[in-house]
Parts: sequence; structure tokens; C-alpha cells
Amino acid sequence: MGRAPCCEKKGLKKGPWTPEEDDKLVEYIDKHGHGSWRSLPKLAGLLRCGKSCRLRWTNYLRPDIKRGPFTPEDEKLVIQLHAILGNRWAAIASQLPGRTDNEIKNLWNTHLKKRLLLMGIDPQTHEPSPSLDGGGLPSPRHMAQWEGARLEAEARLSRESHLCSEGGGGDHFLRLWNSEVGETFRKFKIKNQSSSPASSASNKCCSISGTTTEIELKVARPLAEDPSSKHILRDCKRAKSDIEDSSESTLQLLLDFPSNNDMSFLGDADCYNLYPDFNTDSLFHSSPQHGFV
DNA sequence: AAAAATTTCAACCGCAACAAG
DNA sequence: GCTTGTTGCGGTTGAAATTTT
Repeated sequence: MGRAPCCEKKGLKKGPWTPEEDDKLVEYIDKHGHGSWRSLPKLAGLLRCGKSCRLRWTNYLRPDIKRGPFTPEDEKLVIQLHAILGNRWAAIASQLPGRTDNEIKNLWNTHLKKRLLLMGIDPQTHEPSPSLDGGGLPSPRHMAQWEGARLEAEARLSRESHLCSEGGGGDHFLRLWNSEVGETFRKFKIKNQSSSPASSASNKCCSISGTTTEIELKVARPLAEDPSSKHILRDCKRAKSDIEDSSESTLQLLLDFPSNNDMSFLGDADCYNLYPDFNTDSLFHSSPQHGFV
């Protein structure tokens, strides 16, 4: 038996919302909250399906929506998060207050993806794209530079984790490590080390060693690529936890480590440089429409 | 100035997860 | 445990806007 559609399709309006419809929706939600999206349109006097109302509200009308161009910092963060989470737009959006998954998806598809491609970086893997570099194989120069950057990052991480373990940072990291997300990463690392030849390259994102426990954290683009792990982070996120280590906060910890939004531990002192072979300044010079040329 | 091409982004669609009965 | 309804997510589309020819 097929599932009934979310709403009767007949007679319902589609396409762009009018200001009047927006007003009705906002007014209703202000007064009553959205309640059941399915019944909302009827109650609010709208000839729309609930799904359409929800989308309009979450992507456009919500009062906490931050409109306007993305800052270069936002764009950097989106790229960092995409490297970790893959196309999990909602998860990425949750790290950018006021931004919607739709908006970030559009930003990615219309700007960031193209810019990465122009730089010869595969937007899916965040690695130099063989197809754009030497016709089939990564150039030895790129390979060497990437490997160099990776080793430097690991060395840096090793140093920093020693420092962390001496100061308060050890707790910070261990807390992360002992969390659901840390467990996810550990499982994933084991799985990929034994099974996937691609994993050694794809695990570049982050590798951390500690003194108390010899640990390695491999974050997590592979999560996005492995179908069996597709829902791990989502599950973590949804897991109800009344302790402080919700996966939300854990992801934030991950992003904050070792300091707030500072990805220098990935291998470059210039705050952020996932792509050692490229001038990332050009990457974040946005189009005229975004106002950062 | 006009037509064609390209880009942008709001909105739709289908699927999967979750919740309730 | 199964069925059914609801919600949220990611991929895709297409109209409008913008740029190029």
C-alpha cells in the first residue's frame, strides 16, 4: 500500500510565495506556533501543503534567519565542515547560526564547488583532482606537497597534544575522544585501515596523538563516503543525551580544537589552509554578488 | 538594444528516519 | 513487531536575474 501524500495535491498552490501568504504564515506561527505542519495550512488559511509551509518558514521567514552575503570566514567554515561531514547540509548549517541548509547547499553548488574545481581540488574529496592535474594522475609535485603538509600537520598535532595533556587541553580532547563522535571516528578508522586503500589518503583531515593514551583521531570525510556510515553522525546528533556530551557540542568541540575555529592544526600557520599548494586567498575572494572581490 | 547564455536561489520532490497507535 | 502518519534531509528543477555576445 502506497503512503498517502503529505497533503492533497489538488487545488493547492505551488511556486513562489506572495507577501500575503508570508504574512499569513508568520502571523499564524507567531500566535500559535507551527504545531503540526500538516494541519497548519488549513488553520492559517493557506492553500499550500504543510511541507511547503515548513520549508518557507525554515528557509525564509524564521526570525533568526541571517540574510545577506556569506563572509569569507563563513565560507571557510563551510569548506572545513564539508571536508568533515560531506553533503550533510543540515549538520553544516547547524554550525552557522542563522544560515539554512538550503542556503549552504546553494552556496556550495554555485560558488565553493566551482572555486575548488578551478583550483584543481576535487570538491567531493577535498584533495587535488587527478582529472584536472596532469590528465589522469596527481602530479608528483602535488603529491609531495600534500604529503609534506600532512606530515607537518601530524607533527604539529603531536606537539600540541603534548601541550594539551600538560595543561587543561587534555581534558578537552579526551572529552571529545571519549564521546560518541570519538567512538565513531575510532570505529571508522579501524574499518578503513583494514578495508579501504583510499582511506589512508582520505583520513588526512586530522590525526592527533596524546601522551596519556596513544590515540589517533581520524576525521571523518570517510563517513560521508561510506554508505554504511552514512547515518552515524546523524544518529549521534539525534541521540537523546541528557549529559553534556551531546553530539552537537561534541562536533563543536571538534571544530574548536585546539582553539576556536582555528584549523591551523591541519598544517598551516595561516589559520586555515587545507590546500597547501594553492593561494587560498583567491578562493575566498567572492563574486561581486557576494561583495568580497 | 536585443538575444542568447549563464548563474542564482527559492521551491519542489522523493526518500528515509522517527514517532505514535 | 507492524503499520501508518509526520518530519527532516538532500538532490534537483526551473523561473528570474544577470552577464555576455
